[in-house]
Amino acid sequence: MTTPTLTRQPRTSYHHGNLEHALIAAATAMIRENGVEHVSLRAVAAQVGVSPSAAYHYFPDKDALISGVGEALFDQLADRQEEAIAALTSRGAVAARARFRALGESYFEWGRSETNLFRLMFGVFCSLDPGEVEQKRLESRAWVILHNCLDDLAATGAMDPALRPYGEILSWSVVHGATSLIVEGHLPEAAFASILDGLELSLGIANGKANGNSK
Amino acid sequence: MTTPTLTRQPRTSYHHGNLEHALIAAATAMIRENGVEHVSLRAVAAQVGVSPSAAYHYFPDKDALISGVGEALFDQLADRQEEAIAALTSRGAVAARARFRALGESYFEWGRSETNLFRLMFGVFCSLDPGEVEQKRLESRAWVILHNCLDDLAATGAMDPALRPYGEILSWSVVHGATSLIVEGHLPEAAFASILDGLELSLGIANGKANGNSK
DNA sequence: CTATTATCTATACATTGTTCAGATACAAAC
DNA sequence: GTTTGTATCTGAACAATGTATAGATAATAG
Repeated sequence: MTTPTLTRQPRTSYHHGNLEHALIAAATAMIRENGVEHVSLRAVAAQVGVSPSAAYHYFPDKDALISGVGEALFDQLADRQEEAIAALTSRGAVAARARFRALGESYFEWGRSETNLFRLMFGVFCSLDPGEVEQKRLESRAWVILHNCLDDLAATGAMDPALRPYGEILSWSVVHGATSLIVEGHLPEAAFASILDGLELSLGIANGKANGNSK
Repeated sequence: MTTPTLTRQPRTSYHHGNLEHALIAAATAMIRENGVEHVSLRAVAAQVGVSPSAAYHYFPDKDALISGVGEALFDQLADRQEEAIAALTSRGAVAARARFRALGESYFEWGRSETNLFRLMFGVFCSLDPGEVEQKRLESRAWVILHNCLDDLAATGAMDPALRPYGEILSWSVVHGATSLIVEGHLPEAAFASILDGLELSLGIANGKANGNSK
């Protein structure tokens, strides 16, 4: 909103260099600020300093551009999760609990601070076909991170073994559902901490409020 | 897609009668079929048999029309939930468990069969301001239904009392998150039953697989 | 019957996604 | 180094969209 920028940004060379990447980067920035529904192909092209038609050399249509943005975002989210885990200092059985907590919190924090990008990732534009679900999911970095964390919890006996098979799908559903509902204003922001508490309690992970950042 | 209908539908009287309602109804039908991102104000007006400008007498802009559609949908979802509960025949302590299960399943079934409407309800267009969250939530019929069900579960001792405070937010997050992820293709459809099993188990509701539709 | 008012229409405008013929610059061949 | 070829980008055009404005129409009140 602050920068309409419908006038084309000047450019030195005729060939752009890496237009595909530049288009995705510009589109990401604009979606991040104004939401996916208020982004125009023309504005993205103008920002990059290119004619609207040029985009069609790399993407069949606008939807493809936006999908391209979405795919890259899943990696960004996984980066955040790994950073959050790397920042932890605890060791041993406590570590697994802290990691579990950190995973949920970083997921929520991503949704809270990057709401427009979060909406894009889990909206129509990034919707997967039923065929590729199983494969994509198991390949996804975020899934692997969660999976390993739950394995550690189970190995150190810090989790109800009967619930282990439900670990990934249950945790992901809780954290994603809470984030979505809060982000869209159907639950208050403060509810997230409670929900995480409840999840840990119900999985038999944390005893009481003893969680996280102790050494 | 099947019916473009950009030509205006004929009308008998000059005044439509209840144009506001008719516009919402037509918009709902078109969103239901083609998704909110492929619905045009002009097409909705044409379907009702009215000029595009006529809509601006009842809605300040297109977004307001769509928001109007969304609000009505929350009632439709609550209707489905109440129907699902009313269809149950069990009594006593078993009834509370069966009701809990039915609530989750009807929520998911709504998302699965009415995906485009589900996306609208929990998307940007129906996003609430932080101020009105608490009030709207406690007023919402779906919340009350869930709340009562959990009270019954707690009263009959069919639920871990320590988890009761987390009941609503945890259940809603799980069911909503699972529905969202499945609907957008990030989890397979078959996962929902497992997730519900896991939720019941973790809340201490069902012992093993003994759930639901027993008398 | 007349005047008032709510309701709807016609027209216009800027912006959008998309197409297509052609211009431009780089790379390889001679 | 010149020529040829090819990938890349431009320009103008099109239909469709959301929306504003001025005016037409019909229901209602006096």
